[in-house]
Amino acid sequence: MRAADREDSSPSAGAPRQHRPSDAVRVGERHLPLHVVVANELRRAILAGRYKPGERLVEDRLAEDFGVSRNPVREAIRALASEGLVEVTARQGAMVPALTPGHARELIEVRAALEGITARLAAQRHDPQIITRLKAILKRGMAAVASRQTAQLSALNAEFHDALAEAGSNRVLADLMRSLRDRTAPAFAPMTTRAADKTWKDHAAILKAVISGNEEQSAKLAAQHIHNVGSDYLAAKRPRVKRQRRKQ
Amino acid sequence: MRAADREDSSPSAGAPRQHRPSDAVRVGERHLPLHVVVANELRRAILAGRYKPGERLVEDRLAEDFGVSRNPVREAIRALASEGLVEVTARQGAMVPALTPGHARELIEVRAALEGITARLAAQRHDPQIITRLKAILKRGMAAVASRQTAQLSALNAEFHDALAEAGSNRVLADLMRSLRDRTAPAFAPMTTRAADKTWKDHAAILKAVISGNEEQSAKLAAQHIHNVGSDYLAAKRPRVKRQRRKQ
DNA sequence: GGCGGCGCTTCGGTATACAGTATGCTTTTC
DNA sequence: GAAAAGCATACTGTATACCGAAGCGCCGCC
Repeated sequence: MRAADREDSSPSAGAPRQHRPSDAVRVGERHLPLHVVVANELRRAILAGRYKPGERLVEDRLAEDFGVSRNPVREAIRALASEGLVEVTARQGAMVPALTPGHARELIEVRAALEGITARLAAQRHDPQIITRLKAILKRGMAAVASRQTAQLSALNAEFHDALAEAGSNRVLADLMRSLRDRTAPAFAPMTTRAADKTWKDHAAILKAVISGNEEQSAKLAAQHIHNVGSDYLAAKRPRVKRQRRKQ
Repeated sequence: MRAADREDSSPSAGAPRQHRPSDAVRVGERHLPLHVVVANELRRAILAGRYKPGERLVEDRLAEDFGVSRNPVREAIRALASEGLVEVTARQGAMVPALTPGHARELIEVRAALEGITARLAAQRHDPQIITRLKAILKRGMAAVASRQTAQLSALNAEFHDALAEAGSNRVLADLMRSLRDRTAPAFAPMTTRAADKTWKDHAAILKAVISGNEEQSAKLAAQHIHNVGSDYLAAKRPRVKRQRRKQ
């Protein structure tokens, strides 16, 4: 999916024209095709866990739920499939894929590398405006950790990484990163307070390196951050044979 | 698009079943959905340059050309759009995007990083079977360069990078790489004999590093290779102000 | 009680229709 | 004669209806 299709894309992007009342609502640009709306809604639902892994996404049912015809639903499903958020099998339909350890490992490997170059680019470009924003997000994240508001942390984490991607000012990279972040969301979302604390300390270190313009350090810390969180997730998933009898 | 949707994916991937005559045609597994076929055909056409940048992809016309209805065409277009091979604007339809220097720079930046970790992984995993294949491809590439058969070089280049991706044994990474390779194809395809020579010398060096298991060196060489070819492309595109009056 | 058949569900695809929107051409107006 | 308005046309977005094929599960039969 193109980045411009996301609902949260800036509405004030266009160049200002002359002789145009400033309060004119540029409605023509706003309304998105239904398949995009459906895709966004579905994505949100899947990321929020409202569709569990393994759950089937039946076109007819979704069409009815959303109050649209099957066509936009199909296109939405295809779009999410190409993002890796749903898995469609020919003539069997779509379902939410489970994140297997092997797949998670692959995703994390790639994401770590990309997060690394993102941080490197951010350090290189060194945009003061975005750095200010990053600082603000960091502050809010730290506060959320301190006050144990784990509910917000997922969103704040996404915000931080998004801003970092923007700082890298590489559209291709930012798009890829967002897709990878979505797909690894289960691995990065549910965490202990300890883990959340670690995450935001990592973020702070990354930002510090970016601010100081240390490209090498930024890249290393960002990549390491992803590897760390990923390893924790994988470790938590792995059966601990010493402590617990294996079942099944 | 999922890797499994490509026509060239191994047809013998599924586990063999018992009690099945060996000559039975498993038509159920074989026939791909039309939208996938159309997408593959379209991709091939675009990469082969049969659709020029800026050319519009009108659904009705394509549907007629392929002898299918509009639905599969739309789905194919959407799939290619999410690969970045076509660009669709709401209510305006799809067209083949031109590769702008800025965009090329972004793609190359990302691709270099990913090619780097691919090579690193290949060096790490060190699969002798794939290394044998890489050697064979390298040999054919060198021969093609020596005998000035530039026509084959594009395909051989794709083959080399594909095999390298397979050696990395990371499906997510391989999929991303293929998509990026497709999108940067214009930058990597038309080259002088000199450039082709350089490319395959790079390949040889990368393979040597991979064989020796030197991860750091492999990653560095692979990333550098992409940057080199990319820079050449960008330099060729940039107007040479000293030699030539700027137009427009 | 296992197995084969049968029907239901769902997907993939076709055809058709129509409203909304973009675009290019033409005409009008000053 | 150029800008504005009007108009025709081309396409997209969406809905609807329908068909065939493939999977899935139940049920009854041996």
